[in-house]
Amino acid sequence: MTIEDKRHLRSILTRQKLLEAAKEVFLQEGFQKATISQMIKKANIGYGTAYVHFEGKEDLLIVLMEDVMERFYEIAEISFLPKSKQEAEEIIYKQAHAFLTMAEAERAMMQVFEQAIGVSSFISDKWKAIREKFIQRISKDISFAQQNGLARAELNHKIVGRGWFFTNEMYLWEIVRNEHHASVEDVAKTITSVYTTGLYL
Amino acid sequence: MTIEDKRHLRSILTRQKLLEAAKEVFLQEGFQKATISQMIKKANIGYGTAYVHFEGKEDLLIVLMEDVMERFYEIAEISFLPKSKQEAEEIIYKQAHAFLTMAEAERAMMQVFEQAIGVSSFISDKWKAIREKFIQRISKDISFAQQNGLARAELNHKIVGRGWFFTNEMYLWEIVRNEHHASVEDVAKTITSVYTTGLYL
DNA sequence: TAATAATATTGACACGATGTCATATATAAA
DNA sequence: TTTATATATGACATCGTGTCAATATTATTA
Repeated sequence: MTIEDKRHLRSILTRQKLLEAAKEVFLQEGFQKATISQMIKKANIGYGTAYVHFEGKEDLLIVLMEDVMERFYEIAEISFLPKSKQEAEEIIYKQAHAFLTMAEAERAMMQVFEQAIGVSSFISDKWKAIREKFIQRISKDISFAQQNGLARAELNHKIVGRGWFFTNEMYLWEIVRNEHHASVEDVAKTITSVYTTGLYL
Repeated sequence: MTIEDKRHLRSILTRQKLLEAAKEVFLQEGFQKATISQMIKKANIGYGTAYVHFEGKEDLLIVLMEDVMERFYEIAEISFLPKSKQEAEEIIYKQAHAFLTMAEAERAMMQVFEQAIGVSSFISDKWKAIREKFIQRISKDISFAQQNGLARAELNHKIVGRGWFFTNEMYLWEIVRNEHHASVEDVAKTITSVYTTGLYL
C-alpha cells in the first residue's frame, strides 16, 4: 500500500537508525548514563527528532526490550500437568532452567533493564506484569497438583507460588549481574529439589 | 571538651536541621524526586551548606538509614542451633517473621530505600552487604544442620541458603510496597513450611 | 581590646540533561 | 507549478547538580 510513500519510508528509516543507536548507547552506558544526545549523534539525526518518534529514554528501551519480554511470556506459558512427584520435578526443573538461561542469553540487555526498573515506574510495571504472569501460572499449577493429591493441600498455593518465583527471579538477577558462582544447572537443580520436596507428597 | 565551642555546636545544629528536613522531603517525594533545594529550604539554610555536610542526596539517605540497617544486622545475627526438624522450623519461622515485620515497621523509609537502591550504586552496595550477611548466616546454619544429620546433605548449602533468603527478601519488598495480600504470619508460616520440609529430614 | 586566624555559611555560577516548539525541509496532492 | 501535508531540526526555557570565591561568625593571639 504505502510502499511508494517515500516520506513514510524515510520516517521508518529514521526510527530504525535511532533504535539501533539507542541500543548501542544503552549497552555501552547503561540506562541512567545514556542520554538522548548520545543517541541522536550516533544516529545522525536532529535532537528533536528523537521526541517525534519516542517519548523519551524509557519509551525507547521498552521497544528494544519487547522481543525479550515476549520470550519470557513464552516460558511462562509452558503447560504443566504432571502425574507424579518425579514428573513434576522434571518439568519444574526444565522451566527454572529455561528461565535462568534467559538471563545468560540476554545478559547485556537485561542489565540495562534492571537499572531501568529501578528508575522508571513505567518499565517497572512491565516487569511486574511478567512476574504476575509467572506467579499466576505457577499458582495454578500448584492448585492442580493439590487437587490431584500430589501436593500438600494445607499450603496456600498463592503464597507458595510467589515464594518459588521469587527465588527464581533473584537468581535471575544475580546471573544477569554476573554475580553468581554456581552454574545455572546446579542452581536450577538445587532450588527445584528443595521446592518439590517441600511441596509435593 | 568542645561543649563550649559555639562554632562546632552551630555546625552540628545545621547538620541536624538538614537531616530532619531531608527525611521529611524523602518521605514526601521519594528518593528520585527529592531535591537538595527542597531540603535546604525546609531547613532554612543555604544551598552550598548542604554540600559542606554531605556529599549529596545519597549520602544523606545513608545516614538516615543507618539505624534501620543496624536492626537488620541484629536480626541476621540471631543464633541458630536446632536439635530437631521441628525446632529448626520454629526458629526459622521466628527469624522470617522478624524479618518481614521490619518491612511493616519501617515501611516509609524502606520505600525510599528501595527506590534509592535502583538509582545509587553506593546504596545498592549497602543493601547487598546486608543480604550477604544474611545469606552467610543462613548457609552456615544449613551446613550445621547437615553435619548433624538434620538436613539433606546432598544439597549445596550456599545455593539453598541464597534461594531461601531470596524468597524472604522479595516478600519483604512486597510488604514495603503494600502489595501483599496475605498477612506476615501466613507468609512466614507458609514459606517456612515449604523450606523446612524441603531441606530437613 | 584589637587584630588576626580559623571555621562555617552562602548563593551565584557553570554545566549538563530534558522536553517543547516555531521553523525549515522533503514529499505528495491538486 | 502551486498548495498541502508529513518529517526533521536545533535553539530555547527549565530544572537539578556540585563548586567556589566571598562573607559572616567565632576563637585565638598579642
